[in-house]
Amino acid sequence: MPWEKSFDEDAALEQAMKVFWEKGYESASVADLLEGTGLNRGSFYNAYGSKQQLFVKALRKYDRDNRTAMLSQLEAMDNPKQAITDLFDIIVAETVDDPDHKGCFLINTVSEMARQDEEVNEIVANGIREFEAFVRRSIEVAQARGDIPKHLDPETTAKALFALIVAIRVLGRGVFAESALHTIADQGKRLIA
Amino acid sequence: MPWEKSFDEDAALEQAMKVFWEKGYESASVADLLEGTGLNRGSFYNAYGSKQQLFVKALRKYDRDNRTAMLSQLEAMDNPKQAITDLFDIIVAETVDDPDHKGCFLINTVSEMARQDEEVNEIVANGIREFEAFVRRSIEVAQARGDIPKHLDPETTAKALFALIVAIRVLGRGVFAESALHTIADQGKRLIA
DNA sequence: CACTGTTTATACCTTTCGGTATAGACTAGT
DNA sequence: ACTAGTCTATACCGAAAGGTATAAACAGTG
Repeated sequence: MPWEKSFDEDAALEQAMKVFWEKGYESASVADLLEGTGLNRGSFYNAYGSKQQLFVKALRKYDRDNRTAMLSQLEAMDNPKQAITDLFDIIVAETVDDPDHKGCFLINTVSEMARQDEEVNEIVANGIREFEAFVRRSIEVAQARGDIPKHLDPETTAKALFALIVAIRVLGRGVFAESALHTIADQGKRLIA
Repeated sequence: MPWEKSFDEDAALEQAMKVFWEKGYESASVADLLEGTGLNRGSFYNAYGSKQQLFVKALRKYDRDNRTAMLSQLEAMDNPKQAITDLFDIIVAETVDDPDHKGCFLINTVSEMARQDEEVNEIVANGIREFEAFVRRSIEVAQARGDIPKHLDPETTAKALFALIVAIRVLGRGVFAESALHTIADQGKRLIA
């Protein structure tokens, strides 16, 4: 074998992810992706096959690098109640700190195309399922430690908290001001106070 | 003047609205709109000017026929707490009864394009503002009548309830099952119990 | 009947879309 | 030096995008 791939495929994927994240699948043209990644047409199609396949890879990378990474970090805290309140703070901070107001790639994808493509649908549904499961698990452990009132049902409370997070990410895309997002987050924290 | 416009412009707009609502702005092609409205190309461009202008009209119609109509109906009930719980029931029912899972046109638009077009942005922002204001007003009146605990802050509580509604509409687009949506709605009702 | 303005149908325009093909420059291992 | 495989650049493809133009068929008013 003469020589290995020489461009940084993961860095290019990172850039492609940002393009899809910001513009969505339909609005992101191949030209946008070429510009974003810096690849030329030949290398692009050789490396990723098609726009659709690249989107799936980008979505998987987002799920891995953002959602999974964040949750496992919070899980490692060994203070589940604090983890949940921190989670709200992180979500709000990420939302307001992003000048492009990209929101959450997974949740954006729900609105745009989740129903149509089976593979995409599965990635999104799995991410959401695991996110909610993390919240529920945290509630249960915190209750066992006496940090969260025992009369709360972990399942339904987790769904409510997750719903608030979804709303923060959606409304943070330009409609709500920062203070409103903090208000919603505070209400979430109050639910488990 | 020889003869008036003979096709039903409002019925055509209704159909166009459904196309945009289901597919979003980008994915709805002019061909889709022609098929949906039954108009031919000439009449279409003569009546609406462009795809963009038609989208704005369709969004305005949605806001008028759905959001405004629903809220004024609830406002006429003269039982503000009941109006809020009914609101949750209506939202969930609309979400699960729609076989196409179109969600809410206004909220879908937030994710897809709200930031880009100023006119669209204003329609969406105004709709959301008035929606939230309705909830807040209902809470205040219900508190005055003794139906909702006085210790709740109307402003922040309204934001939390609205956030839950947003989440129901977003997650109802194919990710969450009906029971999960009911769970979120119940949590909303519990907040003002 | 003539005139005005709408309806239809259809042909056409430019631009952009996603994707393919080709040809030469380059970098390795043999 | 040879060769296999990847890089770049660019030309090209058919299809579909949004939008315009044109012509005949129509329905009313004068």
